[in-house]
Amino acid sequence: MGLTTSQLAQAVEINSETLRYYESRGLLPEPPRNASGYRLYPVQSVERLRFIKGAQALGFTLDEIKELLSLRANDRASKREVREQALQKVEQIEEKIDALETMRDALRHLIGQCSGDGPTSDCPILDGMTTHGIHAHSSTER
Amino acid sequence: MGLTTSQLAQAVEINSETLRYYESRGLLPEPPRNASGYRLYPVQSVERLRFIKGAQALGFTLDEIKELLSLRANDRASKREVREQALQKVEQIEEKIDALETMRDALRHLIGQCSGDGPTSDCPILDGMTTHGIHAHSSTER
DNA sequence: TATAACCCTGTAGCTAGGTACGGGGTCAAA
DNA sequence: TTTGACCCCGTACCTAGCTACAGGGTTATA
Repeated sequence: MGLTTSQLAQAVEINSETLRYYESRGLLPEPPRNASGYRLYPVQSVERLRFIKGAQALGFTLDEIKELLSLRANDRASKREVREQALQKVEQIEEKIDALETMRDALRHLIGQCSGDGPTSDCPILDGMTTHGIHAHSSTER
Repeated sequence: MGLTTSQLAQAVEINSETLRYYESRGLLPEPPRNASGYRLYPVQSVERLRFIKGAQALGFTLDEIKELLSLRANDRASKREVREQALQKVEQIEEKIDALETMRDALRHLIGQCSGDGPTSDCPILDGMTTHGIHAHSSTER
């Protein structure tokens, strides 16, 4: 009893090759096989894959998801550890947002200087590229 | 006369292999060679590479930068075309920002429900992963 | 029984933007 | 003349996360 590769793949709307890939990455445990060597996944795999997809949607990488899955499976693990991971992820996301906002603002600034017509020989946007360097953020260091 | 590969690479703080890579990608024109087949870049290459770096910092891909470079070189091209590209890039960036903010907010929401201590068996963050689906902005759906 | 629709494996390819390596040629100084 | 620092080329490798393919076995149905 259990789901075949294609059944599971369909159930969670994922490519069946991806299931094998997750198995090789250690995200999905090796499922039992039938007499012909076909994988037969337990129904819990559906939930596990939903977890993976959900965590991905929240920005976690597959390696991080592996971590989360093991925290979930480990009954000596604390909620605090999960919380830590989540907080760290929020920070990473905010760094990305900041970087993107800096880009956007710099672009907007250049666009604002563009008269909008005429040849590109004196285009403030193109000129801005070379002089740019993106000097906006200088406060954050590492 | 001209800069050797390593001189140019040093001048713009870029790996010299990257110069070859840009050449193969069509971002850098093939430079003249000396008798031994060594590349000798004209000084303008420095400015061109600064342009590339600047455009990258503003979020443009190498293919887009190639486009921008040809707009710059084409004296029949209009500032409007550049402006269009820039506006489109701003839009793309904002889409990314929105997606990241959605992630961040969802994560924060889950973190806010976490008591912070105890085993992970009833962790709202972990539980949130599976039920998530990342419901964009509205609260009730699916 | 034939044929489609599955299943298996290992490996290669994709995106994006590089970086590294191996094997070989060139050139200037000590 | 022998280092050592360059230069050349083609190709492989890297991150991340898949996706596809070739070549073979199995199962369900007509």
